Amino acid sequence: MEVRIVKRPARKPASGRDPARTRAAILAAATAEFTAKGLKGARVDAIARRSGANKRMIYHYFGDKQGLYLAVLETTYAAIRTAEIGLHVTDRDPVDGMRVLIEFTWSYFIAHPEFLSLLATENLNRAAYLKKSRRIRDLHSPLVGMISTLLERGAASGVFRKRVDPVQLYITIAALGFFYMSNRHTLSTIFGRDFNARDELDRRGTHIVDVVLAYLRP
Amino acid sequence: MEVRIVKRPARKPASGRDPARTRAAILAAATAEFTAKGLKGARVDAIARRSGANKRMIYHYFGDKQGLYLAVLETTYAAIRTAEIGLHVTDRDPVDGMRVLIEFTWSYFIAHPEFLSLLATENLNRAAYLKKSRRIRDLHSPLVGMISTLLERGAASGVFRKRVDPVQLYITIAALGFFYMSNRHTLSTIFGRDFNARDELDRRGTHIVDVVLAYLRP
Amino acid sequence: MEVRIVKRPARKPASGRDPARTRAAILAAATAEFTAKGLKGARVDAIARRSGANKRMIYHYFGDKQGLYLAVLETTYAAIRTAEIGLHVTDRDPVDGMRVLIEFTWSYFIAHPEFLSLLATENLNRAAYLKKSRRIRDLHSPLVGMISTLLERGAASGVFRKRVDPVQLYITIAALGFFYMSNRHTLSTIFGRDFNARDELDRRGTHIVDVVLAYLRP
Amino acid sequence: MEVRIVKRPARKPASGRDPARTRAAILAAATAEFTAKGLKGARVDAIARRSGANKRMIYHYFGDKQGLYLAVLETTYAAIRTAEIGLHVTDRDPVDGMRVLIEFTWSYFIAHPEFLSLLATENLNRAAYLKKSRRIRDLHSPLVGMISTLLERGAASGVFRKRVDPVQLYITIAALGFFYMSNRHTLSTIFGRDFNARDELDRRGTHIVDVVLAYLRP
DNA sequence: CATGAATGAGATTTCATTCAT
DNA sequence: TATGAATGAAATCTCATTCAT
Repeated sequence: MEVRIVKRPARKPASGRDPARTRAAILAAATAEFTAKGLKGARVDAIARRSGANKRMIYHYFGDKQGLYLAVLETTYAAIRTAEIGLHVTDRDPVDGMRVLIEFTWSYFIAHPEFLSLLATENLNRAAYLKKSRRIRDLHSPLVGMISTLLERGAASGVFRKRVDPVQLYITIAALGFFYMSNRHTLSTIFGRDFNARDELDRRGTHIVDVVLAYLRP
Repeated sequence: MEVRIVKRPARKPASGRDPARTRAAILAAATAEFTAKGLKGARVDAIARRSGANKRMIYHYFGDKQGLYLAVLETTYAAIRTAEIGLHVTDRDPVDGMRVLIEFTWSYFIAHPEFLSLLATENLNRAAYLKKSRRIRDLHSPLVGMISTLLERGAASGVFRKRVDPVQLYITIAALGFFYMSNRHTLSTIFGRDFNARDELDRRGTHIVDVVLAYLRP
Repeated sequence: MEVRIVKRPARKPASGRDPARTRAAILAAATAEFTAKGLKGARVDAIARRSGANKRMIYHYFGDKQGLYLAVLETTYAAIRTAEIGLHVTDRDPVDGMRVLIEFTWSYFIAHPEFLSLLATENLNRAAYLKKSRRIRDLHSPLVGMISTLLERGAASGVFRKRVDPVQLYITIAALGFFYMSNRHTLSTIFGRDFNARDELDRRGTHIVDVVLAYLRP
Repeated sequence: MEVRIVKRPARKPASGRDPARTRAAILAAATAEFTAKGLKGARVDAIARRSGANKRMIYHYFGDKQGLYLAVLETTYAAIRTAEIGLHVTDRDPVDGMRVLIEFTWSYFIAHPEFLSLLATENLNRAAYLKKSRRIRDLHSPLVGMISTLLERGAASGVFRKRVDPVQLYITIAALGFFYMSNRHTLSTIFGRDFNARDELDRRGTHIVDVVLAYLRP
């Protein structure tokens, strides 16, 4: 036995002893890491380093690597669905509301590469993790609801074609932007053109709106 | 010159002394494994087992895991581009030719999940491997050429709108099918509907043709 | 400030939670292994076993096998240069100081076969690893400085010949002992005589002093 | 069964069906490979490639990798000993004969890095292979004989000191050149000077002669 | 005598997770 | 709540040697 004088640090370290902050830092670091490397490619060590948190904390808050991944996935999905609701597209006339939704979707994909990347990763995994999530299903009825409303009003007023499946249409709206952005690296390589350049992105946005509205025209 | 009697085995054993066959078996097994598990998730051991070849042969023929992956990627790209050329769409009238191309693309994505999966994997990797490939760029000019021809003829005869960018259009044709198929697992989960079912696939095919032709109408 | 009771273990176990000791144990084991087997011949597994550490720790502390090798090399070089400084040869008269340096060098080579072996290994490798080291160059100016001082003083007082290159002389001092020790196995074999025997070593020591001082005589 | 026409090559391939040539090509390639990479680092595949011979031939002529290494070692040793005999130093007066031997030794080391490298490798191995060689011992008595003769005559005529051990002296002559050349990579690195440069090599040659003759002076 | 595809054993390296403090 | 050293299992890759032709 021995008596020793121990100096305790005057100030808390950045991520120390603040549960909420530690958890958020881990989640942010994990999102970046899973986005960049995929599920298998991501390193728990790297997430710990990036977040400034101790590795043990990851296991404390999220159980294991897969639990952390699922938390990232749910958080990321929730973000876009929440933003969509904030558009209040049903306050607008059908054509205008639809245009706002299309443009929002496109610009969201540009601004949030992590959403694209995580979805690609999850689909490579046959949605195994997403299927375990309770919260996910409920997140999507508002989206379907708002598209249905726009389509019905547009059909009634004669500006949209009739009998359009809202889910099918949403998939088309998403597809036109998602594929372009998620595959921009291979597309740029095979076609020898920089699809990430600002003016190419703008052209694509215009094209997407044109395609969807051309289809909806009765 | 010399006449010699050669005994030909009734059936070559899978792991026999037949380099071409060994190489092809490894490539096939690797395609399946990378498709199912991604680049990081794929196991060299599993590929060796599936192919019936000795693990050492993988390194002999392809250098390392990444070299094998690149070979798989090139082979997979070459397959779809070769099949497209075989369509001879420019032998048809513009609308018909375009419809054949759209339907082919869609059915190819259904029949070749490995193409979708490998592209998703490669994009998660920012096309790092594809960029190293010499063969890839050349593979794509015929595709752009055939779409350009159809668009020009259609515009000249008044059945298509003018000044459509052929690459932009191809991305749209691919996007409408690619996103649906590659993301069918998450889409089925979030919308609670089986997008892999036969009738859903047929409906999507019809929808894609409708969307593209509606857009092209002048 | 805080007073705390800390239990200190009577003796730390070899593989305990003591980073400094683990690192040192790995370094010691690696020195022995690289000395005995060379860079390629050394086994990471063997180093782990000899050190009592987990193999994973080697990668934790030293990056990879080559990083470990470089650490061994730097440590080994630092040891002899530090010991040389401790001789304080410039506190002596020139002839005496020179004799002390020669005898020290010879006895160091006898006592430290790892130094000889690692240098031979590194030279087979064309000093590829040493060139990457930052610390190495600085380690050697004191040595050159002390030899220069002795030579200048000796030349001034007429006991040494003039214009002797201190680096050339050091190489000669080292060569006479290094070659004998490092090549003692082949020399013993080809000349049929045990050059590792105590009296042979003593004779060589005397010879080396004779040779160097004979050369320095004006 | 199947009848097939097989074309037999009109000309022999470079290394085909010529046993002596094949064997020599393998030996030359092996010398280069063992020199550059050491025993463990050398690759049997690389030797086969460099020699243009089939890998199986290596096993046919030399048994295994170690047998090949021993053959290289013996051949290399025989070359220098044969060249020394060709000097006929005992036809000269003692000082001149000694100078010729010293200068030959130094220039041989410069011209034959494979000798230095193989000896270093073999000593790292504690001469394990050399000890197995029958031919080696006999190769060295002429060398000792010629030095003894020079020393005796020089002592008798008063130009050399008495009672010099010829083997001890040979080790010194070899050491002064061998260490410089074999360690030139690390020496250049630690002293920041290119010891491989032509003028440095010349200076060293002069120095070696000076040192040895200064020692021999009575 | 000659070929080069194939093999099995073993090497280095990676990684999620746990443990002692 | 927090730390980061330590671990075991498994991954990728290497290599001398043999085998079928």
